[in-house]
Amino acid sequence: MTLDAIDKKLLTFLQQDCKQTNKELSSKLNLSVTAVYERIKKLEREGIIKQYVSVVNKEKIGLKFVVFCQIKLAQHTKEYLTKFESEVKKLEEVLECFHVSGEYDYLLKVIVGDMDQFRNFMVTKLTTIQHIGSTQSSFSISEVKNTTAINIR
Amino acid sequence: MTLDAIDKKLLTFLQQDCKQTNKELSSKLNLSVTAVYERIKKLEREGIIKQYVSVVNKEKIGLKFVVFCQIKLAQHTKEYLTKFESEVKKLEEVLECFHVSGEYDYLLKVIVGDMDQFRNFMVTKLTTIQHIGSTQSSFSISEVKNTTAINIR
DNA sequence: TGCTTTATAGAAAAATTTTCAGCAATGACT
DNA sequence: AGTCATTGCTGAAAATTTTTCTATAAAGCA
Repeated sequence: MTLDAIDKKLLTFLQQDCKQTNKELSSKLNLSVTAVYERIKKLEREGIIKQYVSVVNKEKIGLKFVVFCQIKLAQHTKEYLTKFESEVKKLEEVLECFHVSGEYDYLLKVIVGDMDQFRNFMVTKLTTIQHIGSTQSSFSISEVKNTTAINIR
Repeated sequence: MTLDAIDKKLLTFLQQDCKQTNKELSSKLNLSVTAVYERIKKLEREGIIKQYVSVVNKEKIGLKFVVFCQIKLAQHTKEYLTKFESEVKKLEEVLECFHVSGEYDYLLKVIVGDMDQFRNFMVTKLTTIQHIGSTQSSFSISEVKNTTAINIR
């Protein structure tokens, strides 16, 4: 499927606020309500729109501490990688985990309430996973930019 | 505001799918439709729910390349930091930018279509920002976990 | 040309959100 | 203890939105 200019605008709007009514969208896009409706349904069917989510303000629920953990495995066997990945997926503190190139194997984004909780996370959860070689953590000092909205090019 | 068990469940559901109807939510939570409605409105008023967004499948729109860039500034004056941050915010390829502790000053999550576009991003956009000391990039080999949903504890 | 598909519009139907009135429980204050 | 205000809930009604349906025009194609 190829996106035309209207689809791109529509996706941009929906990435900002997916609760806008089709009427609002229709006037922004100079289309009828039904046309907007059909376009959105198509984007959903094609899997271009993956899901609709509420974004929660993490600070407001006491999660003020963002940490990036870089992790090196002891060995790079398929078994070790798979095991590590399945364990990390289960950790609620880990919002993102990427297998990456470079000196370290994995980059994790971890969210906790404070340093104490982070220590607890490291000691009782992360480093109890087998075959971890070494870790290196960077603490977020400030969030400069953090968006879910992709610029459709 | 303190969240009770129902609020926490509600937030969990809404972070998975914010387009569920209040009727669906009311039956999952054993509440009336109006009670669900009022709770959601309160969470919005309090700013606990920040926004409602559509999540776009980046692969489907040709953005298959995720890169993490670590950046060191030449000097750490307030002026340099502020300038860098305001420039980086403007770059559409940058979805996340955190000022972090450790060897590097900033960690960026960059999304592009391919290596060529990444080279172009580095050469014509990122490294043209003044006062950058050095950069170090890690490419994503695979996405193990990547969620917007926070576990409400 | 004639046929099929695709995108659109407007109206009607179905479903959902939002408002409203009423009720019970809670806590503050006299 | 009694009164009052607040909070959260329910069910019904009103308002709005989504979804379906019918029809039409434009585009692609044999």
